[in-house]
Amino acid sequence: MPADPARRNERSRRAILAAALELLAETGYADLTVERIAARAGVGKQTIYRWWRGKGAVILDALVDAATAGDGSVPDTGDVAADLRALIRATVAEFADPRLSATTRAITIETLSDDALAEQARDRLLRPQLDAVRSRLEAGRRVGQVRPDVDLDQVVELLFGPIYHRWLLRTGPLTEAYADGVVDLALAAITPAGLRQG
Amino acid sequence: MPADPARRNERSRRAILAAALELLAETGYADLTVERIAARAGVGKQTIYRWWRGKGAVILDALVDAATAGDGSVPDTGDVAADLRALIRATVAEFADPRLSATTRAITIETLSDDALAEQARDRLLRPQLDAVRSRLEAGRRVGQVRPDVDLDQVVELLFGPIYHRWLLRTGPLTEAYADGVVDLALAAITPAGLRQG
Amino acid sequence: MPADPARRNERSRRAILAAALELLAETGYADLTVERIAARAGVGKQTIYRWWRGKGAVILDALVDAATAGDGSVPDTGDVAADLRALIRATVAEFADPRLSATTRAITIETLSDDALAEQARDRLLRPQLDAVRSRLEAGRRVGQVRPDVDLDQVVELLFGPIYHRWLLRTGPLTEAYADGVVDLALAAITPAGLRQG
Amino acid sequence: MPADPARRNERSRRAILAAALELLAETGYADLTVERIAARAGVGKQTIYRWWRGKGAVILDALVDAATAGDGSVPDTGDVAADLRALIRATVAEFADPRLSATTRAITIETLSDDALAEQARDRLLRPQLDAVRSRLEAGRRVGQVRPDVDLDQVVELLFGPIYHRWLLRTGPLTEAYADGVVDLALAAITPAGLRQG
DNA sequence: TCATAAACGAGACGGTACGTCGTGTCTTCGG
DNA sequence: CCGAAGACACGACGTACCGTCTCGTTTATGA
Repeated sequence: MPADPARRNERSRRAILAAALELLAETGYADLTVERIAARAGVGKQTIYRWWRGKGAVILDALVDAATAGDGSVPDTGDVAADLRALIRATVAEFADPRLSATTRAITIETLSDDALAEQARDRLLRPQLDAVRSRLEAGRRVGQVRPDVDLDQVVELLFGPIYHRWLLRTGPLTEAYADGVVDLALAAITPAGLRQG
Repeated sequence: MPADPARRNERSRRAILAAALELLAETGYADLTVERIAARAGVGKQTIYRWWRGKGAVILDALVDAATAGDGSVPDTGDVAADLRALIRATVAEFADPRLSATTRAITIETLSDDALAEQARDRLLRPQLDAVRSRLEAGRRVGQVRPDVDLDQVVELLFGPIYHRWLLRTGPLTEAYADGVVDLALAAITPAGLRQG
Repeated sequence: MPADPARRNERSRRAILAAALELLAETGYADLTVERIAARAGVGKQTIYRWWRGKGAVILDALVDAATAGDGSVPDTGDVAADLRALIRATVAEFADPRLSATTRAITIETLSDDALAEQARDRLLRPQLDAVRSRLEAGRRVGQVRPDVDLDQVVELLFGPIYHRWLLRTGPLTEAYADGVVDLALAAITPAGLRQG
Repeated sequence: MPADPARRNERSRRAILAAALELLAETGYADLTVERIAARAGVGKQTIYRWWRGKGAVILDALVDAATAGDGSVPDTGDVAADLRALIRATVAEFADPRLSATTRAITIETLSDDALAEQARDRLLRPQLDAVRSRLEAGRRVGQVRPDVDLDQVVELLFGPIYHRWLLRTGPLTEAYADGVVDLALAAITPAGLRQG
């Protein structure tokens, strides 16, 4: 029989998620074990397994919790180019920071070997972020700053794909200049002919 | 003392690499262990640890071996657009195939938690492939099919980044139509103004 | 604060004792856990821990309950030899029965690792049984069928000790013939010289 | 596949048996776990499970090892009464010593819940000891100190049964006087009529 | 006669040990 | 005298119970 969420101990839940994030930041994924999370959280292992399928699910929940904290929407100054530039710079900075990217690394490893978890990560963690960018692009399209014939989901991937690629495969540095280069290329692909400079 | 490569048993080396790939294709990464590779290859575990740092290194060698088999260069018909289309279609098809992508999944997981291995994978496995694409783009640039002001390495990432992104994060299907969409967007970004249709 | 026996639920008490005996008979000691007893009895674990120190105490109570049911005294036909023979045959039969001896096995294990429980078992369960035999021997001594110089407690142990020994250590079968052999030897030790046959 | 005894590490084997006995003497059965034995012996748990079915089997082997050290035969001075008296006094003293009886307690608990182990304990540990006593009785019978019509196995149980009984059930003190009482009663049962004093 | 406090069922909790699996190193033995 | 075979120390896995600790829900007085 499945556990009853109503009787769940909120203090333990928080302690577990916090412990997972702390351990990831401090010792990295390789040293992250369910046993250590439990010990750090002052919790029995069973309390973890009662509510999560394994450490992957714990990490995901911790990330979703953290992500849900902020607003989530992409600022709209009226200038798509500027907004994307700011967004991509921030994203690149996040991937470049070892502490912050440690959690991304961890959840990536976990999803690569667990399809169910991958679905969850996509729907609960990633989709909201990507949809926020898509919304900003839609707004840009409504004011004529984005070509009307492009698939906006593909544009989102055009922006984030290269960053993931570079981060994952270490093909180059994750700098601000790089971020701007990505945005420039993407803008070149989506800006309507009438607005182009080159 | 380090092992003497001169005395290395080529038969065992081949058997180990083959066993690793077979197990990956058959049972997936989660069930891939050094012990199973050794058993399948009819080899002692020590023979693996003598020549490789762990299963990650074995997988990498197996992939490099397989990749080195072909030519490696991207065909040049004179039409960059057509060549990229064919290339990206093939790439997407490869990622879509569970058997073929199982090895990519495996090496990705391994590199995510082993920086030394990541470097090796980048230099020995990935770079040659990316450079081949870059070379094709350079050729295209020489004949005026590619804008002279773009960073070709970034263009390569513009092509492959979205594919990795979608494969990694399961944000959508990896179909031929999708491949074409990626190419279209990239072309929009790199085609000189004079050649544009839109 | 200790629980108030006046408010104790008799229905639960019975259900717990019954569940313990049933589980012992059905699945044996190794599978007997407080959790299973509670589940079988339809009772919360705390209700067991409120009234008993653990499963050992529950088993003891169950046995005492069962033992207290009958009269407890050893029949006296006037012939010590015959009465002992009947008694020991019954005792051996009980030890030979897997269902009945399962409870003895359980309480033996528990008392071996819990001194307090051992005292209780001795005083509440065993002593009455042994005293009943001792009383029968005393009666026999009064009519000259038992040597006046023997320690009757030792005689009781002389009768039951071998049975426990054989049961505990599986050194031989627990048959009626064996029971008679035990009695014969004991009688040889305690019968006054004047009554001896050999 | 079962492990190959030829490749067994004798040093580890000894360390495990020694650790088990030490822990039993120091902290008692309740605190004896496979994990602690392994830790104390400086050994991996798997090395225990590779060669034994569990802690019960380890204890048994340790006891057999210890028992096999000595000669095992019962001294023969020509006087059965005196030899039995010395033997039973020593036996009672052993059961009375908490350190020595701790191992007996442990193996008793284990055999009570494991039939296969019980057989082993009977054949490898107990039978040799009981047979030694039986041999001494046989010698006594040949010289007319023991009635020819008694079953010697039952006589052995007549000697040891009461001791086990009293030790197991704590029905009285395990003193030298008690030991003598047991022997006196047994002798009364087995001494030929012609030699009796009473 | 009904409030009220205890016992109750249920089961989540922090722990401990289980028995298994894989790692990377060390040892043995047969070809 | 190499190398397959696999034993070894180690440590994490996921599970089972332990005994304690809330939770509502009966239940059974005693105010």
